Amino acid sequence: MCGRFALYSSVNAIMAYADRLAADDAPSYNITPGSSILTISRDGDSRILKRRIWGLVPFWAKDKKIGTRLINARSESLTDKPSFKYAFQKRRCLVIADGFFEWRKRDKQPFYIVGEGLLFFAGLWERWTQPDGTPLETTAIITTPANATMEPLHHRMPVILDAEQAQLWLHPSPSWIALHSLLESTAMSLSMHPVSKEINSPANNHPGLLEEVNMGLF
DNA sequence: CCAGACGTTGTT
DNA sequence: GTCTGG
DNA sequence: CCAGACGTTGTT
DNA sequence: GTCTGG
Repeated sequence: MCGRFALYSSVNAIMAYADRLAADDAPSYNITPGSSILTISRDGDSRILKRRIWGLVPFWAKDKKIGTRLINARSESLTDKPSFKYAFQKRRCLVIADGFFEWRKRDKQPFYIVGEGLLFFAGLWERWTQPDGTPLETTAIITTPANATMEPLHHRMPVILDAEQAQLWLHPSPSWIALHSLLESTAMSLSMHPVSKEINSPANNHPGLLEEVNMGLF
């Protein structure tokens, strides 16, 4: 699964990947569900970079509370689920991260996981009209079975796309077979190290959260 | 037909 | 145990 | 994802 | 909006 990540690259660096910006660039080392995350989606012929809330609220929802539970979407069932099927067809996006956190199942030890540069998670977005009429844009991150690197920690992980896959993911009329093949697994090369349990509390947020720690006995 | 749910994680 | 908040 | 609350009456 | 359950 993916329930926490980090983004601290400058907006200048991120702009190398997008055509325009509609966001502030406050760094965060502990991004939690419910907060604002940086996404790229297609807008006509161009791509836009914008902040959206993490936790998908489908356009048909009567209450935005449903979003607190829709932070991830299983790749295997995207096309069947009323909460995700419309967004999968028309509102795919990338979620930008410098790395993400995973808690090892057996002992709750947190790890920080990185690639060789920015990470692009496959995501979905929605626009929901709030009671006062203002739009709320929200996001879910797609998960897939863990690859060999991640399996020791957990049996699920986010779908992470390389540049070529990301273009396909954002294409307005993609080959659906090709899209589905992107979601089956994550081939991206990743490395990881244990971090302090200080990451557990959403109140903590500083660069030290990413630093490797010794794990006591091992 | 209408009412009510619409999800993932993990755990048992 | 389950929900909400971060 | 984890942490922290989980309630009413009434008072300031 | 659409599907499932009653």
